[in-house]
Amino acid sequence: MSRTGPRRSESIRVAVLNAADDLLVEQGFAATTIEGIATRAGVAKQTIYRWWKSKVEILLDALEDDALEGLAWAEPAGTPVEDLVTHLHRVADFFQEPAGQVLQALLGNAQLDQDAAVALREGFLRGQRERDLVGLGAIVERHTGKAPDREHLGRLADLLLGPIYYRVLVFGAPADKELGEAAAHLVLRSTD
Amino acid sequence: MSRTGPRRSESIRVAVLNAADDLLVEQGFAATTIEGIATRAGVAKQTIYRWWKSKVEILLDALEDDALEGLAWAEPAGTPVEDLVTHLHRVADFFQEPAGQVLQALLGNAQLDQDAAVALREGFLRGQRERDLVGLGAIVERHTGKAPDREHLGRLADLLLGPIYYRVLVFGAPADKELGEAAAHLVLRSTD
Amino acid sequence: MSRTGPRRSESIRVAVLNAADDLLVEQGFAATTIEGIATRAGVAKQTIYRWWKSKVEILLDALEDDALEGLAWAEPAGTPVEDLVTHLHRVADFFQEPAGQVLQALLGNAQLDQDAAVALREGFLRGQRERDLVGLGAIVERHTGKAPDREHLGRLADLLLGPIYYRVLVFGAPADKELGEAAAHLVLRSTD
Amino acid sequence: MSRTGPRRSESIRVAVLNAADDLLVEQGFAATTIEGIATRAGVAKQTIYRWWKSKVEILLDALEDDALEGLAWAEPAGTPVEDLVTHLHRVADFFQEPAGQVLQALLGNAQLDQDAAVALREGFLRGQRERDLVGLGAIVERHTGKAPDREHLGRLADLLLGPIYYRVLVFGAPADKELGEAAAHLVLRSTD
DNA sequence: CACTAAACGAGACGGTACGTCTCGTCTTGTG
DNA sequence: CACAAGACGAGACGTACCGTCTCGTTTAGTG
Repeated sequence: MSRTGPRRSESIRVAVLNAADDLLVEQGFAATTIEGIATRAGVAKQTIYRWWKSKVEILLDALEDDALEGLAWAEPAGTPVEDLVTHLHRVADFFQEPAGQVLQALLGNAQLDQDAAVALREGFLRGQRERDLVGLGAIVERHTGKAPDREHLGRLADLLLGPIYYRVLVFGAPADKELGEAAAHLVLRSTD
Repeated sequence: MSRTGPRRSESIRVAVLNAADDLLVEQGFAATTIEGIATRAGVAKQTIYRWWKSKVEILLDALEDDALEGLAWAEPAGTPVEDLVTHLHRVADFFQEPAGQVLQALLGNAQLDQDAAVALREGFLRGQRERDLVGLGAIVERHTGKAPDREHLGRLADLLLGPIYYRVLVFGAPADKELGEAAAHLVLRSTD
Repeated sequence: MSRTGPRRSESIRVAVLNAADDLLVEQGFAATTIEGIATRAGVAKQTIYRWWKSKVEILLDALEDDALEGLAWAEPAGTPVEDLVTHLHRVADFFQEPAGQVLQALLGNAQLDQDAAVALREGFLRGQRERDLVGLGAIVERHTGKAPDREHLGRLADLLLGPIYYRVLVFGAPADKELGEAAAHLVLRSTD
Repeated sequence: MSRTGPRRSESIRVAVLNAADDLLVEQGFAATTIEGIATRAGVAKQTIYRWWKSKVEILLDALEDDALEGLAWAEPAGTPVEDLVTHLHRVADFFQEPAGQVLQALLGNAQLDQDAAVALREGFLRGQRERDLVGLGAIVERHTGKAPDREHLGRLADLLLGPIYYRVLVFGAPADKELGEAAAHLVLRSTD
């Protein structure tokens, strides 16, 4: 016997996520207020608070819909080095897209708010880290013939992705192609 | 003939910077309000607005007083690789200190606010980048016997520092010792 | 079909008017700040600004609730002269009451602020003038047997009320009984 | 042996009084701030505070220079009734002049501030009341042949001047000629 | 096909901080 | 030592959002 009455409106959910996304890209994170999202989505504030705890949760929700593919590791399509370079370029490009800006904003906010940091890590980063280790592990295994242990793999991931995030988060500029290539070659050579 | 009247009070400047620093470490960036800083420093709000445009400027001012030495490159004390590893460890440790937390917060805020991003880059990051290139250039030169060109040097800096910042900013955890060592060896080996 | 959502809280309205009244009597007009009223009424500042434009409007609102009866003309109870004297005494006494102090303060403020002057006249004085002319007209008619024209009536009102207001506003002292009596006799005799 | 060093500058005193006067007429009492007066007079704020306790004192100072003659009782020039009417017209006109506006503002402010009220009464009104009683006393004596006692005289003054002040302070409009004439005739007739 | 009961819009409300304004005091160097 | 210049502590201003709350109204189901 299920309960009576209306169910959560999917159209509202979508309208809110889109409004949040749009506001973030157009006005920035600080100007993306719950009130603004509500107005833009044509929705009452209370309706938002009923389903999300904070704007961070909204943006996380929006991120999940978009970021998974933007940061996904592709199927092998060339040599391991080529595939790795391709992936790093893809990551660098991702931050130019709306979803990448959302992630960038959430990462920024995570530096300022412990709760938001936890939510981001639990809600996105941990899963992404897992996917990165799997994707990178496959490439390394194709390159060297055996899978490195998890700790080693994590370090490799840091060495590869760190410089790209560094350029974006610290200098606000996308990583250039050469940086990805240099990182890929250095790191794969180190596994020989 | 200089102008008459009272001059800017240095003791107020120091009190404000300390209050801001303390509040940031104790309560976090969001809870570090101008009003709170003023109360804590025993100063009128207007006095703060007279000299600083925003709390970001205050924290930048505080950073300048503290971060320069925390991220400075030391004089040669061992082999180039040893010195590089030492420096990377130092950078990793820096983010555990108050000044490092200030930098972390400002980097986070810079993702959310274009103006703050510009202020941070002009006020701190550009100078720090310069110091990093000089310091790293010296080490590379000692290692290889000749100085790499500026573009190459920049890439090396990204590859070395990126992973450390990545761990701090993305995972909120300090880089472990091995990461710095791996980065140092990889990068210096690449210059052979 | 009326609009949805919560309605204006009457209890808040009353709390604000009382707080304003109390503060004015206890601390004076200048010390009666919106902030103080809000605190005293246990209400958010924004709530006050939602419903009133300024403290003058609040006091006008408070005045409306109280001053109407304090300055009302009573039903005939004796000879016209007796009734007129009674009314003038009543007006003189009115300025000793809280509502009278509110009116006094608003009159004072009206000298200093054109907008406040207009608000006071539109919001209270015009109506009171009308009531005064009607009340006085009835007494004169009882006394002489015919109603004077409006212009004449206005002059009589000025001659009767002027001295009382003069004593209050210029000398800060209530008019004594004799002044009212003298005014009443002089003016009524002039209509013979 | 008088003390050494510069004395109070008379030119500053005049500049301040003029600036205050001008500001009051142009901008109103509220906008007439000490800071504004200082700027306009080309004088330092501290210099004003050295010699006056508040803007009320400044305006009182300014009033003394101007109001004495504006409200003075003239020498006999016609019948007592004519002279009284002339004086009442003069009082009504006075409030259209700058000095009259200063007095009006000070009267307004006196309703809002006890200290200011005391200062105004001590600094101006008491003396003016005295002059009014003397002037009116002379007229009454000319009219009836004997001087009324002080209490009676005071009541007559209230009956004569009250209506004029009432129109100005309550309705913000000058008393018309008829009002003065009516008051003069009524009051003088009452002394027969 | 009423009858529920939750979802929803609208928006009032107590708070907190914002950045601005002006006050009256205090400090510093000049004439 | 009077003065200009102006820094300073204090505190109210009016605004923006926050997150909570109370209202009708609308929208499914369930009986």
